[in-house]
Parts: sequence; C-alpha cells; structure tokens
Amino acid sequence: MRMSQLLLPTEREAPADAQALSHILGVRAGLIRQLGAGLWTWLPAGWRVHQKVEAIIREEMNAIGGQELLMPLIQPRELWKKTGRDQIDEIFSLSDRKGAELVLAMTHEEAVTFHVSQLVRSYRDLPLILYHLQLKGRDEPRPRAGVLRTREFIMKDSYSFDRDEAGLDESYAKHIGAYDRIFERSGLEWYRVESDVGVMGGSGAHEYMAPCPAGENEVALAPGYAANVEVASAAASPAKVPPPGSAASEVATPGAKTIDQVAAALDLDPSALLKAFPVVTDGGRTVLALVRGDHRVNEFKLRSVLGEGFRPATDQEITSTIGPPGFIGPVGAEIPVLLDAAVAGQQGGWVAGANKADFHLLGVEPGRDFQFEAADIRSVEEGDVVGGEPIRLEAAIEVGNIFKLGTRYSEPLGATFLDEDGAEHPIVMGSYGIGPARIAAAAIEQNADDSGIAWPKAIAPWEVELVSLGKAGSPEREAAETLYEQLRDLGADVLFDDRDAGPGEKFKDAELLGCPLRITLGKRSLESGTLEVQGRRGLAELEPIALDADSAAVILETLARLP
RNA sequence: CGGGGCGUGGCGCAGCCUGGUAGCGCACCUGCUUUGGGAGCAGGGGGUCGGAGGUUCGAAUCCUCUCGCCCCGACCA
Repeated sequence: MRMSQLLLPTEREAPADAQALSHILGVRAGLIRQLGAGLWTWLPAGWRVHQKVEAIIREEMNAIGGQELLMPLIQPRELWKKTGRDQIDEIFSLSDRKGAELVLAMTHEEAVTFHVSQLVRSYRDLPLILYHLQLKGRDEPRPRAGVLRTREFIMKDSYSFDRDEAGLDESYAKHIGAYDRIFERSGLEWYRVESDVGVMGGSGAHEYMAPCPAGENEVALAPGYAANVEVASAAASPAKVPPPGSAASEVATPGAKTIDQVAAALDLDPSALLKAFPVVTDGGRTVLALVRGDHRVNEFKLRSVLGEGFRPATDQEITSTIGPPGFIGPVGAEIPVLLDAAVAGQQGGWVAGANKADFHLLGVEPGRDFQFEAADIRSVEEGDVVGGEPIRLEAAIEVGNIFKLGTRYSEPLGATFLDEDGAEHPIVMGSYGIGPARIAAAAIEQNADDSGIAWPKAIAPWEVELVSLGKAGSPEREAAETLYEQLRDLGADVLFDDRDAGPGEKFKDAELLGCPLRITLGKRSLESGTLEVQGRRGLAELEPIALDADSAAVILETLARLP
C-alpha cells in the first residue's frame, strides 16, 4: 500500500476527551474515529488490524470443526420473549413500518437455537459447532475508553450443540484449545480464568483476560493460579485477633459505627472485628453475612451460596429484625448467620456489634456465642495466599469468554433431538465469544511506548513499513520504488511511505503506527549500499541489509525472525 | 441512574467573569526554497461559537430550556 494514497489521518495531539491508551493511540495513529457515544468507525489501517484478528479466529475455529454462517442483527422480539431476554436493559428495541417489534441482537443464542431446533432432529446431526462474526447491539449505560466498551461491535460467537454433558465437555475443551491458540497467536499476554456463571446458571465458565491498565475487570494471579476476582479464593493472612477467652463481654463504643471507628475506639486491628452485612434475598429470607473487618463481602460468591439474588437490608429492616444499624452482630440475632471461612478457620475472641446502641462485644467466639454456617463469601485481597504463593490483583480487559449453557436456551426454544431409542432430549449447548476489537485494543495497551504502538507482528496493520526519503524523482526515491515493487512481488505485507514529506514526519508517523519492521531508504543508503533496519519493539536498530537484488528477500527473512 | 466536566474551523485551545465586526498553534491550499527526526518564507481558504427561545441598540459572552460528548461511581444476560 502506498501511503500517499492511504486515508491515514495521524494526529500529533491526543483527543482531549481520551483517557485510555488504546483510545488515544487508536485515534492518533489514524486507526479509528468516533461517530457517537460508543459508536466507532474503523479507518482503513485499523480495519486491517481487525481483519487480521478475524482471520486468526476463523482459522482456529475452522480447525476445531466450527462451521461459519451469518445470522441477522435485527431480530423479531418474539423470539427473545421466549427466553425472557427481551427484558434485559441493554436490549436495543425498534419497530418496523408495520409496527412489528424488533430488537438488535446482543448475542445470537436465540437465533442459532431457533434454527437448530428446526434443522436438527437426530442424534446423528450432533455434535455441531456453528459460529459467525457479526455485529452486536448493546445499549450500554456507559460506553467508554474508545473501542473497549461500545454500543455496537463485532463479536465472534460460536455455539456448540451436543447430546449430553459429556459431549458439551468435549466441545468446551475444543474451544479452550482454539481460544488458547487464538490469543497466543495474536501476541497478547493473556490468562484464562475461572469466572462467575451468573444467575443464569450453567455448569462452568471461563474468561480470557488480557492484563492492561484500561481494563474493567480484575484478575487474581499467582504462579499456577488465575481467576476473576469475582470467584477467586485464597487463604487470608491471619487476623490480628485477641486469643479466645472464657466469655464475651460488653464494651461501650459510643458513636462508633464503622469498622475504622470501632477499631480505633478499642485499639484493635480491623481484622479483629466482624463486619455484619445483612441481606434480604429475592425469596424474602433475611440472612446475616459476616466477614472480617478488613475483608469485603463478595456479592457473586454470596449470591452463589444463597442460591438466589439478594439486596442489602434497609435500615428499617435491620432495626426491626436485628438491632440498631452500626451496632449489629451475630450474637442473639434471630436470623441465619453466614460466616466467612476466613473467620471460621481461625480461633479468636472477635469483636462484634452487641445489637444495642453504642455497645460492642469483645471475645466473641463463633459456635459458642452464635450458630453459623461457614462459607467462602469474601473477595480475595492482594497478599492472600494460594498454593503457597501470594496473590496479586491486576486490571484486565475481558477479550473472550466461554460458557457451558446446558439447556438454558434449547428448552424454551424447543431445540431437541431423538436418540437411538427414539426418545426426545433437549440439546446441550455451549456459547463462546471473542471481541476482535478488544484484542486489538489490548494489543495496543500492552505494547505501546512513548513513540506510539508496537504491534505484535500477527495483527499489525502492515508487517513492514518502507520509508522512502528524498523527493520524488531523486535516485534514492527511484531505488525505493524498485524495492517496493520487489517486496510486492514476494507477497510482502508492506506499507510504502512515498509521501512528499520530511524525514522527521515520516519517522514519527511510522513509530506511531507501529509496524514491526521499518526499512529506511535514503541518500545514505545509496552511498553505503545498505538499508537501515529498525525493529519497532524498543526501536531497536538491527543489522543493515545490503541494497541489491536480494534486498526484498532478506527483509522478509529478517521479518520472519521477529516476534 | 447518581456525581463532575466540556461543547468556539479537521485536531488542540484562548476569548465568556466585565456584551461592541471571532482569535492562536497545528493541519489544509498556491508558489519558491528545503529533505536523515514533526522545515523556512510569502500568499490564501475554511467557523450560523452544539441547538432553540429570551434579555439588549447589539449576545460566543447574560438568562431559560434542550441536545451531544467525556470522566468517576452504580450497572455490565
């Protein structure tokens, strides 16, 4: 591609409203432009990146037997009523000229299951993996960070159909293999982490996370361990709690309602306190969740232990069922107590609210002073230990997820098959998503430096940028033209900066755009008989290449050795 | 949905408080010079100041309403 003919609007300055690195550099390097909140255009260079990611995904999906198709973005709302997903807030709704209700698909479970329900009748048709790369519409409450969270985006979503859980496990394992290879080939630093299966149920889920500062998720990492903080479990550092005593005793704590206030008033470490978190479940049960004062309740784990959704109890509910807010505790409370495992696993005389205004209890011992059920209901903290190793927490972008759906969609949509005995069963499904735009954004975030982007070779807009110095018609420009033709003849993925611009501008633009290999051909090249070669990673000066009939081939060899 | 901020040429901004013919840098166009790290000189084009209404002799500037965008939080099958 000749840069003189390319729409590549690079900017010297960052857009004023941009925060995330991938947003700033995506715009500055001329890859993306905004049309509205969460609505982005991929300019030619950016679209090449997107397409390269797509190509990797297609290869790996096809390799596990996935069959590509294409389903509509606009869908009858009726279909979504059958699965109940028409009630989701993020659904874009519209109607046609006849008043028929339509939605923009946020994923394609409904559509694909609808078709499979009609097209698959026999166990002989299973297993099946179908996928497509198609737009998704989501009315996000808050689009953000350029292309990271948008209202319209392309997703690779695939769906597996099996006759039973064992089959699903196989399809799931195949996807893990394909996804591992996709993210590896894309050149990302990535983790496959266990994730929350959500209220929709399902028997297993993983997320693929790419660590980077702009990420919206947090992952807990230790050697040999990776999990979303939503589900991560680890051993807590020991609480600094006084030893067990003979009996609990009341102590006045006037006005001390928060953990910090109580800890300060009693001159104890916050970890010696029991934090009471009363909740009311969707089913109307009131439960007192208890965690250490220095820990936080994990709402995902709590929901999973409770087996249903919940909300924090209101002050009125707390007052009427337990005691004065700020001074509540498990002792004497006439509701079930869920005690976090980190507390249950350590002996001590804990501090808890006395259920009496301006008083707390010292020396409280679970079991002796109150009955409880123990469960892991807290969020892991930096420094917790798993497998003997301390955990660290890192921000990350979710670039993919895989999910065992079971019969969540096949049952409401009537997707069944007949087995060898003629018995009808619901098809067991899995769904698997990847956001190519997020892969591109994560690659920018993970590989940028002060000069711009340093693309992984596999998804760079071009693999090589040939920078031609000197003005049109000069001998050095003619030599560059020749080299460009030779590179093209060899099938090189090359961008040719043939613009009539100064060297500084060309170098800056090349470093901003971030093609892995930069070849410079100027007057000096003709004098020395060599081409200057720079690797984008670290702006490393590489061995010069002789300027002769073999230059193009040597450039490609050099490229092949780059990561 | 709560909180905060911003809308002035393609991009980044000043002007607004204290009303009086819309400005700067970059980018763009023409010419000449220049060509190894975002060039120089000269000339030039482009903006109903987000929109509507109001106050006023006069509104980018003051008032009211409205739309859009960004950030933090909540939310994110």
